[in-house]
Amino acid sequence: MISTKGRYALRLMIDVAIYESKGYVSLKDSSQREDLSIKYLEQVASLLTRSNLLISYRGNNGGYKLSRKPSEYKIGEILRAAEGSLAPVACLECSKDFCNRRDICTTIEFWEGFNNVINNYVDNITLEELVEKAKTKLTNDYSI
Amino acid sequence: MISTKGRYALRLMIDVAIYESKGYVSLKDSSQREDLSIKYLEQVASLLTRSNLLISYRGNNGGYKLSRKPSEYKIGEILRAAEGSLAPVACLECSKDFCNRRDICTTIEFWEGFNNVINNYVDNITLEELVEKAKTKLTNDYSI
DNA sequence: GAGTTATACTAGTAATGTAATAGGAAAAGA
DNA sequence: TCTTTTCCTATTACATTACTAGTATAACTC
Repeated sequence: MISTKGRYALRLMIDVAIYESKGYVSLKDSSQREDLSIKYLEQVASLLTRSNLLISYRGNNGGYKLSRKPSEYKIGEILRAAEGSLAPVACLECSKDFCNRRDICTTIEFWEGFNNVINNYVDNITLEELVEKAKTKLTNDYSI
Repeated sequence: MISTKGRYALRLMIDVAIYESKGYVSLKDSSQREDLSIKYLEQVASLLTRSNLLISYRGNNGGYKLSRKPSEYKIGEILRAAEGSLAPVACLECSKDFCNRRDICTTIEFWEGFNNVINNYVDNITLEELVEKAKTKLTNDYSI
């Protein structure tokens, strides 16, 4: 299950993509628009900055902007940066083969297939697609 | 992420499917074969029994057997019985539309698509398929 | 009917993770 | 210098996870 970190990260990335044309997007503005705690969003933004998905700028008129074009982000990258791993079961996480039943495990292929389906979905949708959909919603709701 | 409950439930169902021809499969036997705590497995088995995926029988020579043929179980049924829900985000769980941002949410379609992909995968594999694969492994490893 | 074997049910618990809140340091512009 | 912002670390309340433990109940065996 995806936690608030992954969900907020995605919403933040979309928000930054929409508003960065006017300069760096501050968390003060972004958190108000998205109705999220600014202090918690700071921690999420920090994860995205460390993974080089966002570029930060301190001080007055500072904030965040995207490091690439929206079309160059897979949603999977964003979620993995925020969540750490999207593996559906612990035994598939990068932290090596710690399960000594792997050779005789009757379900490992099933979980590997599950993992593939998940990563395939999130890596075949780009941030651009979600941004376009979000812009449409903004237009419909607020006549911007 | 799928917890031990879902993973153990799946392993238990496969184990029961393989050994039920000799009569009810006890958790004592099953937990030894699968190297799981019997007391914990009791709780998992209880979830499966309450969802009518297993039939239990008490007393001497008691245990569990399947309520249907292996080909008639979707893996999704088993996992949902053990886990409660496979929804990737809280806002998609059956517990109604408690999110008041749903109308303006920029990501809900993405999560709905995610949910569909997940359920589609687990509901298009049957227990029979995993049992057949498991039997092959048993043959290879132990020459039964 | 006593003993054994099994499930059924409830409670408790240590460890971990989640979703924040809080406070201050550091950078940058006004 | 003051304000605005990110950056970093600590703390906390709460829920969940993965068990363990104990007892009740059912069913069979002797």
